[in-house]
Amino acid sequence: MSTATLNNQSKAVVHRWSQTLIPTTREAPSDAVMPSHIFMTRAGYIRPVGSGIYNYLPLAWRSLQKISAIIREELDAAGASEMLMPALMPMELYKDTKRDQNYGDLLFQLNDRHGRATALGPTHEEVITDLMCGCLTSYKQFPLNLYQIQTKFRDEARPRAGLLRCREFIMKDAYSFHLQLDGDAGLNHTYDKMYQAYTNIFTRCGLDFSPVEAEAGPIGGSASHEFMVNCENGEDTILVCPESGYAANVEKAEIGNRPHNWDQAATSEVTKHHTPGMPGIALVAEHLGTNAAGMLKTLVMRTVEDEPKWILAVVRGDHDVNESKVRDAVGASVEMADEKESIAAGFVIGYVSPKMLDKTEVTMVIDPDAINHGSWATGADEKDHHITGFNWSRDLPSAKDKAIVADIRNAEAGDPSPRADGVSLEAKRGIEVGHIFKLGTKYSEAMGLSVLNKDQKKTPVIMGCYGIGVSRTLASCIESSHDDNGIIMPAAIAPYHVHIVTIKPNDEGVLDHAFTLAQELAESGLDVLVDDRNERPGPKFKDADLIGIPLRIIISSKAIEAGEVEFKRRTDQGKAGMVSRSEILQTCLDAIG
RNA sequence: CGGGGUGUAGCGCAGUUUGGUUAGCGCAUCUGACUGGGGGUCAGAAGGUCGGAGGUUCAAAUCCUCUCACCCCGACCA
Repeated sequence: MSTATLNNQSKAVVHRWSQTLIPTTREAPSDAVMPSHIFMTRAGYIRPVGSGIYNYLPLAWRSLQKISAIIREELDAAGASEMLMPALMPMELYKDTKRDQNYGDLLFQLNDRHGRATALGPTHEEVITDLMCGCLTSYKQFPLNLYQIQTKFRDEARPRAGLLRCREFIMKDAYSFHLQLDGDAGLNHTYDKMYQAYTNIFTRCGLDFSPVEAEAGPIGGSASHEFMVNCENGEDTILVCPESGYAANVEKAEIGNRPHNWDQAATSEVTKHHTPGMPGIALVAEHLGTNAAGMLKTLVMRTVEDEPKWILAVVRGDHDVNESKVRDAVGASVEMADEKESIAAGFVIGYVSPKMLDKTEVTMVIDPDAINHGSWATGADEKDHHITGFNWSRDLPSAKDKAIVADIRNAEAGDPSPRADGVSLEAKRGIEVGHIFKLGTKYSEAMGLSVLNKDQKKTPVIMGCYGIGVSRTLASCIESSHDDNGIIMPAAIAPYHVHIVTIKPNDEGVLDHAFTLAQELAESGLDVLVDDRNERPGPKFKDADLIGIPLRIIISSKAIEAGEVEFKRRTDQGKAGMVSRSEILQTCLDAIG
């Protein structure tokens, strides 16, 4: 009783299986594919309502609350304050940042009874920036870091994998405000503190994760890191350098130095080929007697400026152009050019070759790997035609002077590491559970958030934002921690610490004994579930494995007579061991750590 | 948004090709008895707008048209 009464946050929790809702099933829904989805459904954690919409049943909700509690502790310790913003927001808020367009269909939109355009919040940069416009009036108020844990809505094109990609999900989002980048009050300091807080949070949740450099995406801003749970089934690809520890999302990963040489010997003449009706570079390559790596892919892009410029991005046929890298190479944001406009400007979309460099006003950026070969197949700048035998120095000598050579493609496993000579990048899969951004002044400038500084000068506010997918964290935990029999929950976020299984609960004293023990454990701060159902032992053990509570105590009349109980960790194989009744509390406390 | 697939009891499925008793099976559920250490046995019971609408027919789960929902792959995606 002592510890519990001293710190009033823990009230003894003992739940009876028979009086809560844990609808386990023997078989998984046929459409579930991912282990976390299958087991969370079978173990009675979640039930679907619609595509990407789930009920969180008591077990899931208890875990989510524990994850939330860890987040709160770490963020409060890092100097952030919790608040709550509405999920419902007027579309007008998005006007200045144009995210109603940038987010597009991802934004859930609705009209209220007056016909006012309204959205369900996918994230809250605009709401909080708008709030701060009215609250932040002095430089003395900085820095400030606010967060909320809330349901978010995104109309995903393809919800999938249970809780891993939902249309309605639980997220922690935090926003920090600064007047400078450096120093104790600066963005960089808070960013580092949040990075550390995230590391603490995911470590405490018992996850195997990696922080990686990331692309800022439509949120915008400069630096950005993602926290990835290492998991084969993950949607994201990350590239790591085994030597230097460099790790980055595939969208962001730099590629180490790749020498290039324009003066490759030509091995054949330029020949034109008729290649009608061949969708995809692989088909064309096959027809031309080569493969994708023997072709040049030339993408027509435009800069996003008041007076857009044409950009030709050239990569090897088997590589993918990375828009952000093109942006960095040309010094302006770029987007894929509109097909009609491109055609009007003379680009034969689908058959564009680098030779357009000499035919029109265009900036060409080229990846080194697209240079180092003497004989390329590429488009013929003519509908339904390709050429083979293209040689840079012979057929387009101007490229050497005019083209920008830069890393503009997505990195792949085997590419040289950008941080260690002679070392190759390795590919791993991950699930993104956290993402932090240095936003800079993107939102504050768009929405007019500024204050007077000490020198009475108007200064735009510098922002950071920091997200954690709370429901996704739970799913990713199960995704990486389960066996054939079910979930293996880490103690820190398990719905209960201890699962007491009663054998023959109708026998004299068994239930009483179970509840007395449960109460004792609970008063020492452990959360306890008692399986009091009048079931045979088999199904109860199966269910216990399935829901994955870390510690199991088995109570039977036999053991009671011997003054013992049986004790087993979820991770233990085989039969449970005997522990004397007087020592079981300490055994549990030690096991939970 | 493109491609593929599936909708029959709470869950998993058969039946649809070739229209024809009262739409079946396993698990789960309820009652009773026997049981009791890794998804029991026996006996009984309950549970269905066959996703929906329209059509063809003497007759539709089955054929036709439309539609809705869900899943998978891809595109997309803090």
